[in-house]
Amino acid sequence: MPKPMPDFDLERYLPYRLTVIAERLSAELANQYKKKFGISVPEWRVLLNIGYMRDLSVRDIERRVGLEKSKVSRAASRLEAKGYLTKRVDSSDRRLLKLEVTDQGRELLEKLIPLAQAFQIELEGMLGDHEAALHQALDRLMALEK
Amino acid sequence: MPKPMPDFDLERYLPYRLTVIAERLSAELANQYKKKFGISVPEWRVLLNIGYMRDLSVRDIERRVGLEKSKVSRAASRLEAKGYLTKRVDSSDRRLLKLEVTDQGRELLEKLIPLAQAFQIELEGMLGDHEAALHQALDRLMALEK
DNA sequence: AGAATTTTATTGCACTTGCAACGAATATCG
DNA sequence: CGATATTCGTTGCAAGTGCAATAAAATTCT
Repeated sequence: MPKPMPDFDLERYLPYRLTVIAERLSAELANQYKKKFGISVPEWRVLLNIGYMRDLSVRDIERRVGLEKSKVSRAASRLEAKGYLTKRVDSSDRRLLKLEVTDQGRELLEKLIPLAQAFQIELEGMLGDHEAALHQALDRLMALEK
Repeated sequence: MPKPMPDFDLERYLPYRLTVIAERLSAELANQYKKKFGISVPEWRVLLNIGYMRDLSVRDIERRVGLEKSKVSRAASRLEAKGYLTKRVDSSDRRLLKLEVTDQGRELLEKLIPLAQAFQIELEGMLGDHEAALHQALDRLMALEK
């Protein structure tokens, strides 16, 4: 007989399950963003953050959004090349690069955000009263020691 | 005053939140797998599947695991090069490639699975009685129309 | 103050990824 | 049966990624 293998239920394996669902949800919007506006997911995250918070540096975004600094740096450069943000060296700490959204960037955000909100509402509709429980469970998982 | 922007709460935005958590959970084990055994996440998923199911083709795995076929194909080739699986052309449909785990592949799985199980148990401990609610909520989200 | 350490952002490089194109095998249709 | 369409797996290519190395600036320490 074949070697005994330990039981393993991939369908219930949390890292796998969360990854699959996250990919599905992200792919949904990411494709729209890419096709319609030429914006990738890292770019969207950076743009959103500088749209809502002032004087963010690359490092700030890395911390806030959980995006690797090289990813932030390149996303910022692409956004700059497209005219959606500007870089300005911080005068009090010249290592820091303050990222500032341009008017053009704001206009783009005003198109992107309603799409994201509509999607969120759709998801909340699917969850119904499970939403609160989901967020509670996710809070627990976020406590994982890095 | 600045232009009015629609409110948007990134912290509660589900595609974002799930992605961040999924990345954190996966990174945890993925690093161990990579460093200790030289196995990437796609390779681990393919290996696990052929370890538990017989006569799987590339397409079967693509469907089961939600991995793109080129990703499956390359992961399978890498696993083959390392001696963890073999490819065999299906005799009744010669387009299909049946993937079969080798003894060496089973030995590797016997090392990898306990790590995954221990991690799952740790996560379940963090979740406590929130676990059932989490799976229910994820079930809802899986119903998203592709 | 000066030397050593730390922090910040970028970049080089090897590797991975996604997507389209492709060839081979099979299925479908007239 | 023969032509067309579909399915399966691989591969080419451009783009993205992670990580280590780097340069510049600031901080710490003696």
